[in-house]
Amino acid sequence: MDDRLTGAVGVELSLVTVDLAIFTIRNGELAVLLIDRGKEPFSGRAALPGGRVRSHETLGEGAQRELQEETGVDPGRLHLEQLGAYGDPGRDPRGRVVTIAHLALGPDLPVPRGGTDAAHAYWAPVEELLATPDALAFDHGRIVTDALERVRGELEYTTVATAFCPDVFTLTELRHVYELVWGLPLDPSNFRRKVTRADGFVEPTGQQRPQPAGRPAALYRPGPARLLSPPFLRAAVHQ
Amino acid sequence: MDDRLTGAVGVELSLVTVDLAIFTIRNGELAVLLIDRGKEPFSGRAALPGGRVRSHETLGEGAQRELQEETGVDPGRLHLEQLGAYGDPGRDPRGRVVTIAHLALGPDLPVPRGGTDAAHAYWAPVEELLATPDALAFDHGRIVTDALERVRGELEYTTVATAFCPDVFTLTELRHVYELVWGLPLDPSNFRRKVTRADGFVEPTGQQRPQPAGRPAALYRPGPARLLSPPFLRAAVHQ
DNA sequence: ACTATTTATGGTCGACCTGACCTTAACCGC
DNA sequence: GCGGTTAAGGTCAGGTCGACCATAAATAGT
Repeated sequence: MDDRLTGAVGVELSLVTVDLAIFTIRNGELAVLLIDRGKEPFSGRAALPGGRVRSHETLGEGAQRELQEETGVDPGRLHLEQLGAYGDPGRDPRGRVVTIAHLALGPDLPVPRGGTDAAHAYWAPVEELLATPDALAFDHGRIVTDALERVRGELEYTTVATAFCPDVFTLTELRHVYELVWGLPLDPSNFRRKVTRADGFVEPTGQQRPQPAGRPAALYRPGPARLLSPPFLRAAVHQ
Repeated sequence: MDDRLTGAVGVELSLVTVDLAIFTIRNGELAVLLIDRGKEPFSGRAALPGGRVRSHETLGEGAQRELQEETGVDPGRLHLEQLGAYGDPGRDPRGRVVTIAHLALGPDLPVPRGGTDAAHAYWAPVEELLATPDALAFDHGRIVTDALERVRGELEYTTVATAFCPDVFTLTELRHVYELVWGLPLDPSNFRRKVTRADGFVEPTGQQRPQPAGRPAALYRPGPARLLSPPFLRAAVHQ
C-alpha cells in the first residue's frame, strides 16, 4: 500500500460491492439463492444477491446486512465467510466494480420475502446452474463455481456441514449433506463411525426422532470443534 | 450486485489496492518482504509492498506487476494467489481503501533492488514479526498472520512447498520447508516415504548433489500434481 | 588404507484407520 | 406376530502412520 488518495478522485477509484452465494439444501437438492435483475446491465438475467458496501461498515458487516435483507433470516444462524475478490476490468459494463464475494450456508431456509431491491428472489438448483455457467449475470457463474468448490473442500477439513442442518439433526441428515455436496454416496456405517470419533464434531442430545418407518434416529447438535481431525477425505486416496 | 454507478461519484467509492505477502526462506528462516514507508500515513513504519490497481488490469495482473516491481524477479517463477480482501473502514486514515491481499512464495530471492516507490525493501524474519503484530502499518500484521496460516494449511493439501525450492532440490531441502513453515521437526525417513509415494509431487532428475559431508543427495524437480493425495497431516490426528 | 563421522536412503513393526460387508436393534403397518 | 424399513454396531483384511533401526555413500583425520 502506498500513494496518496487525495487528488486522485475520479481516477482509479472503484465501486466496491459484496455478492453472496447462499447455499442451502431444499427438496434433496443443493440450491443457491438468485434474483432476477430488473435493471441494466443484464436486465432480466439471474444474478447473485448483493449490493454496495456502505462507507461505515466492514466488508463482513456489509455481507451480513445484504444476507439479512435478501433472506430475512437471522444472520447469526448462518455460516458466512469471505470467498474472494472479483475485479476483472470487464466484469461490469458500467465501469470498474470490484466485488467481494461471500459464501453463506444455512439449513432449509424459507422462500425469501420480496426484499428491498430484489424483485424476484428464488432458490435455484446448483446442479442445473453448473451446466449453463453463462446463465448468470456478470461473472456470477464463476463465483458460484468457486463457492461450490470451496464448500466441497471445507467439508473435508472443517465441521461446516452442520451449518446445512437445523439446530438438532440426525447423523443420516448430516450424511445427506456430504452426499449432496460431494455428489457421491457414503457408507452409512463408516460415516457414523468417523463422525462420532471426530472430537467435537457433534454432541448427542440424548433425544430421538421417530421416523416414517424404521428405528428412530438419535438427535445430535453441532459440537464446539471447527476443524475436523482427522479430516474426511472424499476419494482417491488409493488413486 | 445492483444499483447504478452513474451519479454516485464521490460517494461510496473506494480506492482499491493490492498488497503482497511475499514469503521466502533465507538463512534457515522464513522471511517476508517489507518496505519502510516514506510517506504518511504510518511514515517510517514497515509495511507490505503493494499499490493501486490500475484501471485496465485484473487484480491478479496488478499483483503480478507489483511483485515484479518490488522483487525484480520473473513472476512466472513465483507462486502467486489471492489471499482475500481487507476493507475495514478505519484501516487507512485517509479514507476508504480496500486492499486485495495476495500471497507469493518463492525460493531464496535476491535482496530486492531499490524499486520505483519502495525506498527501503528488505527481508524480515516472520517469527519476530508475529511477536509484535502491531509493528506493521495498516492491518498488515493481520494480513501476514493470515497469509502464514494459509501457507501452513496449503502445505498439507497441496504441493506448493516446491515453490520455496529452486528448480532442482533435494528431499532434505523440501523437508526443511515443511519444518520451517510448520515450526516442528519431521522424521526424515517417513517424510521421504510420503513424498515419493504421493503421485506427481516430485520427479527424480537422476542427478545427485555432493554434500559438505555425508552421502550425496538425489535431486528432484516439482511434479505435475498440484493437490496432494494423500495429504500430509502435520499433527494431532491421534489427538 | 582404515576408521570415525556425517548425511541420505531404505527397512521393520506394531498401532491405528479405512472401506467393504454383515449383524443386530427398534420402530411401523398389516 | 410378521415382514419391511431404517438406525446402529461389529468384523476383518489391507493400507497408512509414526517410531525406530539398519545400510549406503560420501568426507576428514590419523
